[in-house]
This record gives sequence, C-alpha cells and structure tokens, in this order.
Amino acid sequence: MTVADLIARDVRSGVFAPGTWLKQIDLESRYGYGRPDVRRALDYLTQKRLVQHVPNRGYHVFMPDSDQTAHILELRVILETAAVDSIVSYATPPAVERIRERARQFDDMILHGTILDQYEANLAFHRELLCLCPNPELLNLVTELRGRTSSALAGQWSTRARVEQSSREHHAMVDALAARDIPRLKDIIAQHIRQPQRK
Amino acid sequence: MTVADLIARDVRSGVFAPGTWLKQIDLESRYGYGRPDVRRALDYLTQKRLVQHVPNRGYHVFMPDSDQTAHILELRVILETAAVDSIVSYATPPAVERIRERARQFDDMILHGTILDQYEANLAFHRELLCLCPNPELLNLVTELRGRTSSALAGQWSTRARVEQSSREHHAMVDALAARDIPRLKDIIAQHIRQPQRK
DNA sequence: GTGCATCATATTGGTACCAATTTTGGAAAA
DNA sequence: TTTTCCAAAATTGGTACCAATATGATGCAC
Repeated sequence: MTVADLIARDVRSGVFAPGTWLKQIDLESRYGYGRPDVRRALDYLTQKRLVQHVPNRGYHVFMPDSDQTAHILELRVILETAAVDSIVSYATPPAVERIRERARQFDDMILHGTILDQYEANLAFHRELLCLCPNPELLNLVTELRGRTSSALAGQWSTRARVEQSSREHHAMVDALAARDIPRLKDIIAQHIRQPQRK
Repeated sequence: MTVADLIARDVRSGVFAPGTWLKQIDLESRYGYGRPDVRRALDYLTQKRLVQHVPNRGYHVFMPDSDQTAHILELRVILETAAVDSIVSYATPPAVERIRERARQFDDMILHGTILDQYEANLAFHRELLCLCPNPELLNLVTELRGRTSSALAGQWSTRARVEQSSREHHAMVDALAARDIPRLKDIIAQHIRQPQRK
C-alpha cells in the first residue's frame, strides 16, 4: 500500500479534517516513509483534488466546494446512467446474482462494520455493477470522480436513516436490473447519486 | 510554463515518438530544470496517462492502445453529447458568434499554422462551445480526456482531407447550434469525436 | 560459430544536507 | 493594555551526492 493510499484513507475516515495542514515531517514519521515518498504522495493527491497545494506554505486537505461537488455528482449521473444500456445487455443471471451479493455485503457492513467498511462495500457494489459495461475506462473514471467527492463522506452517511436508504436503493437497482427495466434503473441511479448532496 | 507542459507539448508535436524512453538527464539538460522538477513532471504525466513508468527502468511515452483510445473517445461522446442540452439553452446569439469565430480561426490555422497551432485552435473551438455548459467540471474532464488520446495526434490529422473534414464539421456544429437543433448537434458531435479513430 | 556468463557503464531512485520563506512568539513602544 | 516590529524557530523546497539495479558489451566455454 502506497503512502498516497494511506493518506487518502486517513482523510476519508476523518483523521485529517478538511482544511488541516499536512506537514511533511508529521507524515513521514506517522507512516515511516522518506521525504520524497511523502512529497510524491502529496503531489499525487493534489492532482486527485484531495489535497490542495499552496507554494511555500504546504499542503492542506481540500475543502469541498458545495457546488463543485454538485457538478461532479452531475458528471457521475451522466456517465453511470449512460452505462446502463450496455450493463443491462450484458447482465447474465449469475452476474445479477453477484451484484445482489454485494448489496447484501453492504447491509452486513451497516450492522457490523465501521464507516470505512461501509464505504468500501458501497464501492464494491458499484464496481461490480459498472464492470458489466464493456468500457473499462468508464469504471476508472467514475472511481476517480467518486474519490473527489468522498471527503465529504462524514456528512453523507451521518445518519442511520441515510445508509439504510442507500441499502434500499441498492436492492431496487438490482431488481430493476433483473427486470431489465432500463428507464427505472437510470432513475434510481440518478437519485442514488444525487441524494448525498441534500443538506 | 511548467516542465510537464513543455514535455507534453513535445510529445504532442511528435518530438518524442510513442515508446521513446524519456531519460531524466536528457530532459533536465533540454529544458534547463533540476532533477526533482523533471521527476515531478514525469509523475504528473504518468497520472495523466501520457507517459508510462516502469520501476527501475524509467519513463517512456505512452503507446496508445487502440481499443483503449476507442473507449476514451466513447466517454467523450457520452459527456459532450450530454452537455448539448444545456449548451443550446445557454446559447445566446453573441455566444454563437464567438464560437463561429473560433471555427474561422481553425480554418486560418489549416492554411497558415503548424500542426500544433491547429491542435490549439481546435481545442479553443471546443472549449468555447463547452464553456456554455453551466458545469465547469465537464470542460475540465473533457480536456483531460482529450489529452489522453492526442498523443496519436500525428496519425489523426495526417491528411489534408481529414482536417478539412474537421473544419466542415465545426461549421455544421455552429449551424445546428444556431438552429437549436439538439439531435442534429448531438449527431455531428458524436461523429466528429469518433472520426479520428478510423484507420 | 554460437550461446552464456561476467563485468563495465549508464540510469534510476533514494538519502542527507542546506538555503529560502513563512509563521509565531516575545519584547518594546505608544 | 494593545499594537507593532523584530527575531527565532520551524517548515518547505531545492541541490548534491551515493547506492541499487538494469542494460549492453566483451570474453570465455562448448
């Protein structure tokens, strides 16, 4: 696991709050890596829009602009709904069953997992769904876009009602997929993505 | 202008052919920058998928996989056609005229510019078109995606017939926009993007 | 003559160090 | 007591150097 992944995980899990200054010496002592590795990781995360770089000041955790995240969520709506057509056409019964299994695993994590486990399980569900699309670059791109908005993760799944709503939507998506109901699946996905945006 | 931009320009203009090994000492003498700057730039371009990194071997210009570029072009079709609806609704007459002016500037570059000038003029046209979309992140994303496929630039606009075809499509796009013909504009854009893929 | 092992060379990648800039704490003056 | 200025400490960012690894050539054995 690279330094960038470690930092990203700590940002997502809330160890480093948005706006926190990430001092290089702290990071290298915390993770046990050298200065160049830390700087590479910070540059990497800067390009991924997870941290921001101020010359001669340092790097701090990116504070998500609310309408910027809204715009990124709209991009995800565009891409993930556009993928639905091919997803449905490639949805064999065993594939549908695999996705349903992922939805169940997400439910498990709601009961027995940390917020990070829930995040990972949610990611796995959507990955399983999108990898039916014959365009692997789409999965890559959506994963990247997801990474840009998830620093507001603490606020998204704050309430129990919220994660249970997500779970229900996952199952509704599987059902729509099994029924090959393209418009309904698109609707659910669009709602599912836009939902965390509500305040 | 950063080192990464300089390298990227030289890659696009064909100074560094696909597959070429980019030796750090050569780069730092060529551009007059230090080793760390060169490495930062190479890491940056690696994440941008313009170069590839092989541990303990170095960095070489990315060789575009043909179906990978096809997949990325499909993503651009999805995003740029999705943007058409809002583009048309925000297309005031002066905005349309600005875009038409960009199309004319592209024509000028066909006659009097280098291939890099043509590339820039083409970029400016599409930027002018997409910045009508109220989602600025869409323009960013499309620009990034465009950067991933343009290393095959030499092959795309190799023939004069090809660039003149592009020019005609630009003007057709402006006409469709002025007529507020959404489906036609989407069709032209989709064809325009997919075209360079032909062999 | 050909294939393989070994060695020299060149390039990468990491480490230690130093300069430049910013911030913070304190002291002095209003 | 508050504000301003100065100095010291800390952090960033760049430079030079050195070790590790891969490559290519040369020599040797078969």
